[in-house]
Amino acid sequence: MEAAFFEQPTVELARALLGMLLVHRTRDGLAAGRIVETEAYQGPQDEAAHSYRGRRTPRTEVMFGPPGHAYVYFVYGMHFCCNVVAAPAGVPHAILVRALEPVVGLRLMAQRRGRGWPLSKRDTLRLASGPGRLCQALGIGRDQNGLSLVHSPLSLRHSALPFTGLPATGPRVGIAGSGPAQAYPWRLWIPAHPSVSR
DNA sequence: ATAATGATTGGC
DNA sequence: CCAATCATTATT
Repeated sequence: MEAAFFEQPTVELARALLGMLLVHRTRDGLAAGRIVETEAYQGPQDEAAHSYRGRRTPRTEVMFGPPGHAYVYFVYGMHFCCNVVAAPAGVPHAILVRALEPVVGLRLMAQRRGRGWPLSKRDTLRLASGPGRLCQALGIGRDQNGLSLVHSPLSLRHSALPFTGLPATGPRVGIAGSGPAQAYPWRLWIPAHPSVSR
């Protein structure tokens, strides 16, 4: 994974992430999943983005840094969400990773999610089907905020099974308000994949 | 200092 | 459909 990879335009990067592996290595072991769903958030002009109108706070700070780092935040008092910082330093874009197809460390993921083992094929595919679930399954939390996705225990890798087709696109999930941002088709996913959320 | 609210999930 | 649960943010 080269740093230059993250320099492409945000929605193109969101597309390029589909099929790639998100890997997290901890003391408990290795866990990884293939990215099957992403959402682009494009800074100042995007009212759905945390960085809308250039809002720069302790939480959003990493989005203003160089691309290729993790932006992890806590929501609803109980879940974490993991983003890939995009765009050049100073431009606060990020891509929310919304769902993974579990690939490595399935048992560890099930344990972290509080599920039994073994699981049915169907339940296994759902272990990381949502932004909060994926963070829990991979053990991603506050400590991973700001980590480099090139060189750190949390990394992105090209997959042996890249996604080469045309992604499905649609409006982003769970964003409030009623402005034009509601309709932007910046949610991308692998069509009909069983690990996609919702 | 206080109040409102969430880029969600799981249970009824 | 709705409650859980608390950090973050804006406001006083």
